[in-house]
Amino acid sequence: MTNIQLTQDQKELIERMGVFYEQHGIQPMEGRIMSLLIVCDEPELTFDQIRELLGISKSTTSSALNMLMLTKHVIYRTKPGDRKRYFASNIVQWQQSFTENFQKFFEVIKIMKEALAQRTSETPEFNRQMAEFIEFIEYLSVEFPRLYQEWLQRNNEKKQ
Amino acid sequence: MTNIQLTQDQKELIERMGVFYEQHGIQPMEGRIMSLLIVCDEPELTFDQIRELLGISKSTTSSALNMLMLTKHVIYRTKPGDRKRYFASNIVQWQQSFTENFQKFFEVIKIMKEALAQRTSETPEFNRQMAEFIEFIEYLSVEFPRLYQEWLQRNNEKKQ
DNA sequence: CTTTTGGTTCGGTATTTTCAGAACTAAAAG
DNA sequence: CTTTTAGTTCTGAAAATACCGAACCAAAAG
Repeated sequence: MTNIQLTQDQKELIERMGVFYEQHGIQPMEGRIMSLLIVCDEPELTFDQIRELLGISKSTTSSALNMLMLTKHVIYRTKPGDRKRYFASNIVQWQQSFTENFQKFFEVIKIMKEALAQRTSETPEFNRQMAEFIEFIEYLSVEFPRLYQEWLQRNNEKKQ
Repeated sequence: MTNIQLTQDQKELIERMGVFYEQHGIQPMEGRIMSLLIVCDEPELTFDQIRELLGISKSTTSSALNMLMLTKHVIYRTKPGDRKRYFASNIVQWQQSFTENFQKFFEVIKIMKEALAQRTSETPEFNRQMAEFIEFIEYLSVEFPRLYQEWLQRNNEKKQ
């Protein structure tokens, strides 16, 4: 039995954030767990605290947490002499996983190139536009990581 | 009855691209239609050609095409003295819709700021990391459109 | 060895999503 | 006015998904 309680405001915010995540392709319960870990005053929660605060079953908690760890949205740490895991939102590493996601997205060019290669040469305008799009994505896949590096540097300077 | 035929290779490519789209949150059939419009030698297809080439019903074709037009993934034009609509992939505008999607994503900061504002001040490290993440997204939402503008300009210069 | 803790795995149900088919419609053609 | 064309809308079935509860398991505590 956890002694943590959520205020009405927190509960509402969790639902609203959950909807946002859902609209971006994340499962409802996974979205709620992520939101909980950001909204809740405690920066870390155990399996059972999550389960009780959201009022869900162990199986749902288990599979959602495992998926969230697979997708790097959630991390956990352990404490000496304590068998429980303490789960936390991975905002710390979000910048990185954010850029990793971009990289993954840029894979679209592979299939696009394949499609372009097998196209008839009788539609030059269409093919030119496809080539241009491929170039754009390639441009981004170079420029975007640079943007990230610049931000890192700028942020480091600020700290000193 | 359409006289267009797809090769085995084209069919396979359509399925593979379809899966890719599906993994990025697009409905299976919508993904297949988009792929078809890119893979097929004809840069434009009619309602009925799409329906026949994919072997799907009119209702499915109708709702999928309407959704794809709503999301700006597909456009159509008409021809004088012809009641049919000729559908095409909107790769021309993809660069733009791509960047528009980014803008929409950046809305995450609104909810994040709200969540940060209501947090306890007793977790300074956690709050600092959240603030840093928000700053990062704000940085991107400024820098990314600039990147896009630069590409547009570079591309225009190349054409002249 | 037995019990408790901190989960995982399995099987089933309820909900949601995806699609087909039939009935419908508005505009053009005959 | 009737028929054809080019779709749209509605209903329902099938498939996929999300979730629960119960059984299970491995490590630690008693």
